[in-house]
Amino acid sequence: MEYPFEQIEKKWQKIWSDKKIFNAKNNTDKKNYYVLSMFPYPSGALHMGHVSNYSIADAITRYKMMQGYNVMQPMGYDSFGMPAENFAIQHNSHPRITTDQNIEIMRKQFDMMGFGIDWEREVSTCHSDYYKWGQWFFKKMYEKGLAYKKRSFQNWCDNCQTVLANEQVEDGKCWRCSSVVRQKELEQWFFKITEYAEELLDFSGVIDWPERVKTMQTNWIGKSFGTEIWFRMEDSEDLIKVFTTRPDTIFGCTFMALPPEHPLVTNWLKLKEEPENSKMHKFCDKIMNEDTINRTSEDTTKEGIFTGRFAINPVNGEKVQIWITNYVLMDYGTGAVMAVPAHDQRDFEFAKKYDIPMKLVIQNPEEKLILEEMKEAYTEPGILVNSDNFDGLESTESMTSISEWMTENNMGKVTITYRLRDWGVSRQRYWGNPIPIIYCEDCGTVLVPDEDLPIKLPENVQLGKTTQNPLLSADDWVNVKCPKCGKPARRETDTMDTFVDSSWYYARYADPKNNEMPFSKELADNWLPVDQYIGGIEHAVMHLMYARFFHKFMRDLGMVNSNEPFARLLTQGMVTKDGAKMGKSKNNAIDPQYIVDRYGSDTVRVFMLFASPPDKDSEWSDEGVKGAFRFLNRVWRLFEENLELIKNISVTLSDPAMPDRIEGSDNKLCAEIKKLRYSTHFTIKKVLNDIENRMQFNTAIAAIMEHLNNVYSIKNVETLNVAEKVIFVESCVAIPHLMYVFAPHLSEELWKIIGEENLLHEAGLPKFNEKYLIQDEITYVIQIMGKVRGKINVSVDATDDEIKKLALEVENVTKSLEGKEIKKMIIVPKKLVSIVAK
RNA sequence: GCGAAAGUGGCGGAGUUGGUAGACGCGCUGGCCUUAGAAGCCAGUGAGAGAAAUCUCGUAGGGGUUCGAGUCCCCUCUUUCGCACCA
Repeated sequence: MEYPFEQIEKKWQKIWSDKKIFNAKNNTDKKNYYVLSMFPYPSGALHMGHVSNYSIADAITRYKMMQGYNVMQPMGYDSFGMPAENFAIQHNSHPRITTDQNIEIMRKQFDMMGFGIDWEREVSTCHSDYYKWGQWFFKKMYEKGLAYKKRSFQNWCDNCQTVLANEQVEDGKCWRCSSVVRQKELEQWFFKITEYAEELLDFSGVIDWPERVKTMQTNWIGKSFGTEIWFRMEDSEDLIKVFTTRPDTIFGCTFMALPPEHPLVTNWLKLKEEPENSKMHKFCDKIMNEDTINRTSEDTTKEGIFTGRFAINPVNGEKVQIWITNYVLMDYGTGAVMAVPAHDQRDFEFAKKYDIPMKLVIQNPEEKLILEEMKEAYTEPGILVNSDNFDGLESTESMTSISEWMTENNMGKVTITYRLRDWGVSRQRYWGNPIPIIYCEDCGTVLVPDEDLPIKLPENVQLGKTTQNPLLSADDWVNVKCPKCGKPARRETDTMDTFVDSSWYYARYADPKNNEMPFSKELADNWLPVDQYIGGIEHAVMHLMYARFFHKFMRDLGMVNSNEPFARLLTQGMVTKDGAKMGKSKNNAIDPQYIVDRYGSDTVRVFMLFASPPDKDSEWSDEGVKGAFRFLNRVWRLFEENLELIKNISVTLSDPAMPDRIEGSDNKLCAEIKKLRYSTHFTIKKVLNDIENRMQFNTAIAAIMEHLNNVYSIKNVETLNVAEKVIFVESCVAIPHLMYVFAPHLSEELWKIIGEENLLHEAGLPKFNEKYLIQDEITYVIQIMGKVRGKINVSVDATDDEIKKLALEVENVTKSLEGKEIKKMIIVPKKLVSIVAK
């Protein structure tokens, strides 16, 4: 017989919902705890990745409720974005309709899982009561000088007249029409995240973030100390600024490398002597259309073209050739590189290929370098040569003095550079948040006034007619009066990156229905920072960094007090099947709905949490799900078989006089019951520790399984004396009490049928008694030269000498030591005896 | 290519500070129960040798530190994630 999971789960879901136990209160005596899962993109149905994510979050939610916190676990939908737009086009519908339908389905599935979500705080980013505040934030960014427009290069398909994401470019061709993709320079809106680069490197405001996420973000920001050096053009006053981390090699610079995107290059290409079909034009076009990952790859052949122009090295007045190359990026540093072929491998390869002069300026102190014989660049530290007054200095030490000297003589300055680039937020798409800007011929760029917010997306657009941004053809919407002068003007048609929506949603949950502001400061500070944030590792850098940036921005606006949005972070692993990520593209997805219908939500939760630690990938297994179901059935049967006994005794368990009576009767307890009592208290201790300190649900569940096996090993329950029966019942009751966080429906039901009045989250965490964890004997392992040769049981208070004596008496030990001399004996307390013998 | 992780039986995984490798679960094998099946229950299960006691080998591969290494150090390989317009 299977336990009636369907009936039980529906019943308790209704009770929880009716009693509103998951509706977080804004004002209580209890301490607040905010559990947040990354909100889902409403793709139509929950997948296993969601189930895994929310099972973890729900376990934490219920654990914290048992601990007595006022817990908030909200939910919402990240509902703007390209997939919804494409889906609507394919199905000849509108993204608003399909998105709302999808949300409806997902909401039902959340309920079927029984997650403890506070539905009164639900948000959806595509609803105007939410995106209004995204527009409001854009205006604030603009007012603070943090939103600005600049030209930047984007993947462009001429045929579709649209920008393409990197993932929409397949082998350099458009995914839709297969025409060749080129790089086009477009005016785009940016947020100045670089302004916060330094602060984003500081993680002192977070409590418990995985080291690897911090490292990835730190590397992404990529701070480096170096020197900016100013080269003058030979025949004009134009300056070329270069950034280098190796000012010690400046005297060895023999050429300069520019990317084709460099403004100087752009200017030169516009000159009359460079017709459209010139070599330089062709070269630049070719390089710009390669994708940047390939361009910077070390394997890529270095290519370049000599511009025929020269710059002057400020330190020695030497002429250096100016080249356009494929291996320098406009986005990093100053977008120009001083090339020192003798001491940089990329420059070395390039100089060899194009026969550019080299100059040795750092000599290897170990083995003298001869320029003509070098097979690769010498990049190690050494002694400066050919460097005027700096000759003879150690190269690493010379960096400071060279930089200082250059600063004094107006040749450059010491500077810090970040790899981090400003955040491009412009998207040429319909299904996103409109940027609140109006362009007027007379007044220029004008912000939309607050009273005109939200700018609602026009409904009557033609999706899929053209591949361009559909907003361009929404004439009624685009043509507006200038808010300043009233003359005809045009709206900005770009919408915002959806990462903007997801950068502050966690704060909106604190005050989701506010019509006056994004949220009130009081309520935000009441809940923020999020105590526990849970989501996929794929967001380690972008989403998590944008949200940190936004939070700091909101703090600087005086909207929140905290410095960080997420105090603790758990990055959960993927759900895989046959070693590959589960998903539509691999055609290996398992539908959670089907599994819940067959086995119930508790089974799915227990399986997902048991399959692996939350931060590791977990492999789906149909048989494993059955195993989880079997386990829950075993728990159910234990209570079914012993119901009368448990009911009768569990009532007296809460009688304060009971523990004393039991304790007094220790000598009447048989050995296996004493063991069972140890198991109960040990399991409680282990489960609490695994959840609280290690977030390791798989071992917590394993411990409960082991304990259940121990309970089942008591065969003669009827013949036990009263004291023994009490201990037996205690061992049973501990099971639903501990399992509430993993299998809440089943646990709640068992708790009820044994006669408990309150709900489990009100019962508090189970308690263990250290007294029952004391063991009178300890097993010591005996090792000889690191190999196990025997075991001894020793009383806890045995002295080292007694242990040594006993160890040497073990038969197998004596045998192994024959003909050997004992050099040393090491005793590790409560663990082992190690004998060194030769 | 750059950045970040991971690699333990047939499988998922355990092993918290260097101290009995393989907890727990799945699968498999044998048995009980049953008209039969399902379910359930009991026992066994890293490889090799041995009647057994026990011994040898074993944590991706190679080297090192240590009385003792899955755990620490160096090198190599493989897989996964991210790389700025997927979210």
